[in-house]
Formats: sequence, structure tokens, C-alpha cells
Amino acid sequence: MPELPEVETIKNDLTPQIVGRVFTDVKLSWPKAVRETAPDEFRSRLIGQTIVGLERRGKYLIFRLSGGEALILHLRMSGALLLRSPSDADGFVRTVFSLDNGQELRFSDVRKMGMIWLVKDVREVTDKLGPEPFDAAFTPQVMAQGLSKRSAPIKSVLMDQSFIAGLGNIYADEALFEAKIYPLKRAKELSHQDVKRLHKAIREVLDQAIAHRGTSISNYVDPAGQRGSNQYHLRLPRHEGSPCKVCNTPIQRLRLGGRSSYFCPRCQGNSELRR
DNA sequence: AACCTCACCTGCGGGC
DNA sequence: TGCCCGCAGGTGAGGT
Repeated sequence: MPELPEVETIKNDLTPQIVGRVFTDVKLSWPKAVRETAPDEFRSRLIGQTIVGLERRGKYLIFRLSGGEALILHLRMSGALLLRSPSDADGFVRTVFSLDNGQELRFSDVRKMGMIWLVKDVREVTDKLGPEPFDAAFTPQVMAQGLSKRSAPIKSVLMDQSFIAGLGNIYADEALFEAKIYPLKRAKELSHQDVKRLHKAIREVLDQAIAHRGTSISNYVDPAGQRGSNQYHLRLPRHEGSPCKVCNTPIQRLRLGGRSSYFCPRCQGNSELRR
């Protein structure tokens, strides 16, 4: 579910609350979420460690631990990370991390797709990720160079985490709408102007979403259980037939790799056809 | 290598 | 009302 802005919000909210805390217990009611490490070993290696820092890389949330290891979470489609008192009630809690101040960090995950790692080196998990969208090294020129080698639809490339880290279905659609680019346009066919607009649009769309604490279309919530508000500021309606906010043309939907892509046939018309 | 499809999970809402 | 189907913000495995 969460993309970069949602994970960034979670990281920002949790940092002042949990840095310095110690893991005192872990309960795994869906042990399959823990990758690469047996549940017993996971517990014994984690309990007693102090959280010394929190980071985000792409859609991964990274807890730096006093022993030099890192706890890494990925929320996938339906995950939420909640900071709660033991008496609070939450649904679909798959993992509970108890902290030394009596609070609980709860990994709630309806669809059980979320994943957890405990690693010595963060790169074991994040080494295939492409650049962060806000990294100074990720320039329009670098982006154009990468796109020039890709024949897949631009939407697919934007969702490819090894090309750029953090964009998912919603923000890829938003960026393409903002840049007025048809989602199925082949990446290598983008003009320099296209790439320039798209590069700018990616940062604008993500910046705005972070400012609004994420997009809660169905069930994203922050660590306090509160929804974000970016769903009220999306540029593109996520319903087929709804009017485009720019030109009133009915929004269309297409399927790409099993996902829905929404677009405005007028604002994002294939420039080859329009010419 | 790059690209595509499918599997992994569960719940919800729409159509019949 | 109840059932069936499609759909949901992601990724990695496996095939071409």
C-alpha cells in the first residue's frame, strides 16, 4: 500500500518517539513475514537491542540497531505500522514489537504480504534499488540516459524500483498526468522535454504528498492510526469516466501488468497520434 | 538483459 | 440477502 510519501511520513513520525527505545519482546503471529532468519533466532537477536536511528530507502523502513544490525520492514500492499499502548485495539496485527517504555510497535497487515528482515548489512535488502527521487545525483540527464535504454511503457519503468526507488501505482499515474505523458508511451521514445517535465513532476507529486502526510484512498494510516489527506489533492481522479480536472474529458483506465492505470486521453494523449 | 505474467494473501464492494 | 467476481497503494519468481 504505502509508497515513498507514506513511508517517509511513518519514518518522520516514529523517529522522535522510538529512537533510544529498546526492544523488550517480539510476538510473531505470522512468522512467514520474517525473511532469511528463523523466528527464534530473529527474536533472540532483536530483543535487547536499542533503536539508534530510523531511515527510509525507497519504500523500505530501516531501524538502525545498537548492535550494528538493522531491522527492515516493507509494508507491501496492506501494511501499517502503529505505535500503541497495550490496551489499544487494532485489527490484523501480525507482529508486535514491545518497547521498554511500555508501548508497542504493531505491524498490522491484512493481506500478510509485508516483509521483515534482520540483517548485518542493509545492502543485503536494498542493493537492487535505484536512486532516490530527491537525490541530487538523480538529474534529468541521468534519467534520460536510463530511459533511453528501456523499451517498456514509461509507467512500467517508473514502477521499476531498480530504475527509481519509491514510486508506486498512484504516484506514477500522478506524475505522468502532471507531465502530460501517455502511460504506455515507450520509455525510450520520450523527448528531452518529456523527460524534463516528468522529472519535475515526480518531485512535485511526492513533495506534495509528503506535505499532506500521504494518500489514504482505502486504508493507509500513520503510526497514530490517522489518515493522510493527499487523497483530496490528487491531480487525477482514480475512477473511470470521472471528468479530468483540467479539461473535463472523461478519465480512462487501462491495465498494465495487472494494475490499473488512469489517464486523461486528452491531456495525456499519445503525442504520436496527436501530431 | 529486459520484459511480461503470475503468485502471494485477504477483504470489500458491485452486479446479479 | 447471498454469492461470485474483480479489485486493492507491491514485489519476486519464473518463463520467453
